Amino acid sequence: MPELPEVETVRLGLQEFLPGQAILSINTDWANSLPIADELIENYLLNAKVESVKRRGKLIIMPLTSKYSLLIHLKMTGQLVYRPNSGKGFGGGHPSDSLIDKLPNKSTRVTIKLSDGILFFNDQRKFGWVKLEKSQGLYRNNAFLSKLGPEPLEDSYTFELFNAAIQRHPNTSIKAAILDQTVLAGVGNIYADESLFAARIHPLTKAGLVSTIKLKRLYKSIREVMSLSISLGGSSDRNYVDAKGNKGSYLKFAKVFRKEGSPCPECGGVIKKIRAAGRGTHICPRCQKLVKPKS
DNA sequence: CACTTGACCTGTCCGC
DNA sequence: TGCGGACAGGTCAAGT
Repeated sequence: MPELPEVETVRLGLQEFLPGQAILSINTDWANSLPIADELIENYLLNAKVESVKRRGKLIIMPLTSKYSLLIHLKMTGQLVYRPNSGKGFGGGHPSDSLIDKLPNKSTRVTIKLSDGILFFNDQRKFGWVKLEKSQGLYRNNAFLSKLGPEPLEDSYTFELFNAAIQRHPNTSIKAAILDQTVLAGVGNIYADESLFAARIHPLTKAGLVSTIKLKRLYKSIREVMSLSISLGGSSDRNYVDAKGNKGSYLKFAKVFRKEGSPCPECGGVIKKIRAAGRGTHICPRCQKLVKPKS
């Protein structure tokens, strides 16, 4: 499930290779993965060049020379893998059993031919998509982008911003609050569980009942956990790979996610799996006590 | 209006 | 071994 660190890792990989390349063709075998009218593809996608590869929350954004931007959301099982034409990029090669030598595969939904290589959008569960929108006013006009909360890893992201957004949702669980992309951008299930554990907060605690001290810890742990994951190439749970087809290693360092039944690394208690915000949720019941409202 | 649940999909795993 | 059902969880739409 690509979250901010996984999408950022993909972005960093693509940024190395795509800028300056022209889009020669685009094809799909699953129309929902590529909801772009033929006319727009013809006029604003084909022969346009990629200017850069950006990210906002979990969304990849590629401004093109046509004044339109490609938007790509990986959702749950999306992969965005680049294979250079022979002799270009990756110099030094990659393992011979690499994913990129076996593309397209049965999960390939969209194939984009570029001047120097091919970009494959694979998506087992077909939740993700590739869209094309006008670059002008994109962040204001796009329904998702216009509501998206701040980028948590930017220097300008302060505790005051985090706290004010959390306090707007006092009656929802703290886990639902940090998963809410309008509160802050980029947190998904893995980093929600890991950062709540690091801050010693029970995920079902109502957001309005989390003390300021614990909220400060949470603000810090969200940033630390996601920064660490980016440095490790993200989390490869089932599907995730980066732009070169490589897996990330963050989950080796995860303390509670998918660790039910194992001892808590802090107190030795048994990690449990519960349900919170409609998702599988991993906690140490000893380290993360539920705060109940005063009756 | 605030919040929760279901739909979108496919592959894997578990129990019978 | 086969089969049905639960489960995985990002986002939007529908429901409470």
